[in-house]
Amino acid sequence: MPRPTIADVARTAGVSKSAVSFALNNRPGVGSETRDRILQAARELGWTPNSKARALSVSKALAVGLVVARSPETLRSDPFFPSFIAGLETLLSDRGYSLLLHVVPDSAREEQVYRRLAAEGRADGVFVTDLRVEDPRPALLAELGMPAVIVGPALPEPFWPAVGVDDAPGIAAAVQHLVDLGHSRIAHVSGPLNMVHGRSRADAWATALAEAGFRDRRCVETDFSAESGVRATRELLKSQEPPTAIVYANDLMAMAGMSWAGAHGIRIPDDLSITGFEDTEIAAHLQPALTTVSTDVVSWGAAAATRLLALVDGAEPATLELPEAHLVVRDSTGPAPGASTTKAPARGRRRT
Amino acid sequence: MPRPTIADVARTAGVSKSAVSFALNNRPGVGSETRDRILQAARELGWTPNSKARALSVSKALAVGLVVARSPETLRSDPFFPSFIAGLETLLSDRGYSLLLHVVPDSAREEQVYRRLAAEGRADGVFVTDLRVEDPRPALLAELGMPAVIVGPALPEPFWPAVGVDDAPGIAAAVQHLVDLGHSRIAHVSGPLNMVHGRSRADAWATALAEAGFRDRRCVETDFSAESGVRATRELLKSQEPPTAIVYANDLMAMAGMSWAGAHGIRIPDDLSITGFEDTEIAAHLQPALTTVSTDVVSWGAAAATRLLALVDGAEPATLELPEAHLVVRDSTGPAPGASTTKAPARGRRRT
DNA sequence: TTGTACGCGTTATCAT
DNA sequence: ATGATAACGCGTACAA
Repeated sequence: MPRPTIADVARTAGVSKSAVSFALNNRPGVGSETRDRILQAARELGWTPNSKARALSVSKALAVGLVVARSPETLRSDPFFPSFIAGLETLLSDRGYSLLLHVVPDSAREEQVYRRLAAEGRADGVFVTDLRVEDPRPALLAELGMPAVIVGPALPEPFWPAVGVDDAPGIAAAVQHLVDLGHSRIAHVSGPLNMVHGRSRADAWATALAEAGFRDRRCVETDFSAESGVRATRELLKSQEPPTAIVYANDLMAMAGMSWAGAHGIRIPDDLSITGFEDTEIAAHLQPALTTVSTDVVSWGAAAATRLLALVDGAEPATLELPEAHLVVRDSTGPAPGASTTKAPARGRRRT
Repeated sequence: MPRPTIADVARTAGVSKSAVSFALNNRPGVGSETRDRILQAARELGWTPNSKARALSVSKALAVGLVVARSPETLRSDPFFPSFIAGLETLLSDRGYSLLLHVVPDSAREEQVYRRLAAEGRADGVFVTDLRVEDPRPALLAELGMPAVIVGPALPEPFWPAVGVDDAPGIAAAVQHLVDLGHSRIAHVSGPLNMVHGRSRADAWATALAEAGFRDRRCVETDFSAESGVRATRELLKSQEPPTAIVYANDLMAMAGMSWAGAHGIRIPDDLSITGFEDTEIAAHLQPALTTVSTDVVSWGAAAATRLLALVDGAEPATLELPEAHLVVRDSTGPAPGASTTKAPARGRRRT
């Protein structure tokens, strides 16, 4: 038995197709008695809209796309996407939208996928993540006429609508926390500086140090991987006057760095303080538990979905309030070696 | 300028719509010269099939669904999905299929989503993950007439087509490795035993121990989270005659357990050997580096996609060969305390 | 409220 | 065999 169509509903209710359509979409043009009869018939027959027909008719795909250009290995260790997608979900499903997810290995394929989504009319809009500093995608999507929401820290030029938790306050709080603990040589292990979220964290670190009046600003750039985190840590700690604190751009590298340091007789936090970024599940269960920056990725996803759906509707994108990144102080940070300071750690931060 | 349709192509080529359709689908019924003319016209106009129209007309969604029922927190720390999805991707995109991803918080919503995908005709088939021991989903999907591929370890009753890397050989190798190192009290920290992949690993561990002739089989069940891993570790190590080795059902718990042990003066691997499961990126960079079981999740995804597309086509599902789970020996396993054995660690395993 | 054209690719029918 | 005509899938929108 094939799925009932509105024609079936119309027949059983004894009205026309169009009356059914109006009734089902709660639009004026049908009397309330007939409307009831129609809804009744629809319920009896178990009618559900056929999304294929609907999509063709309204010229919308009723789906939005998320294209992720990363190698499986890089993706594996990044806890961002699952949470982010969970955040998208409620908004999308309430609106009858689906998420098309494409995982591609490189940015050449990425472009192909965007072009295909546009050409085949499969998506009404897309999310853009992992924005690079001079990224061709905004222009490409503009050319394709595809509504897009950039997911990430706010861009310097708010030409394109970017939705993201602002990393800066979290990093600033981490640096301030370390300063309060008496540290003065606070290095940074950054992500790729050609990616907006790598750059944004590095900038926040540099700014915070500058404001604290420190000149020693050593930053080692990595690709966010555990291995590069280890390399950076080794490089920093083997230098002359090694830092007494390292601010890492993600938890993975912080963890890897912490392990390396531990294996080389460097005690944490006695000899070296460490902060991460992300607050992954394991962070609280490490030894010592990792002080890190936490962002609410789920509500971030919800905000991104809200914005994209507004764009798709052609509505005014409302300003979105996102919870800021905040510092979670645990045990991997402590007083600077030799510092007598026992000033209380940063004000009002939670300890989880 | 709206996208060109086959009507436009037909006009410029001076033929009928149907001729165009035949030509574009490489089907007989058009002369080779006309065919060339048509293809030429299509190319010039930059014609691309409109997936909405195509979907309606062939009564296929040209999309398959993946519904994941997990809390964002659980999902965050699981590296499985991103890699798995990357594995699906190539197969799907080559066939012009998209992946619809839905992340829902609980299994009630999960059922709703499946029903909606079916009722609205949004998906031609679905992947089912995290199968529970008495899972209602196979029956539900059968009722809905929705082709489905179960993703996970092979089921005892191969009634439903399950595609998955077999966990057992990996766990068996881990146990054997520990036995070779002289351990006799080898405990297991398992995942939920009502989930097929939790159960399957626990069974493999029990079987391997039984084959080795050991009676001491302590297993603590967890929910795969870091916190429950710590709890289980504490419980095991505080018992009388604590185990000298623990086989964890995932890396996250192994890591958490390792941290807890380290913080309580238990040296790894001198006092306690530990193995994980998954080979997450950080595993190799821990201190000591984690001995774990690695599975090729990407090719697993490819296999699942192959099977589902075959089902959607109504084709015979071919038997799929998947690489087995294998042990990666690192530094978190060593000779049992007091054991003189210096037998070489398991044969032919790679050391990464 | 109803009839009907429309969106767009596919396919069955029919004429050449 | 080749190719044109028309109907189909299903919900929406506009004229009547």
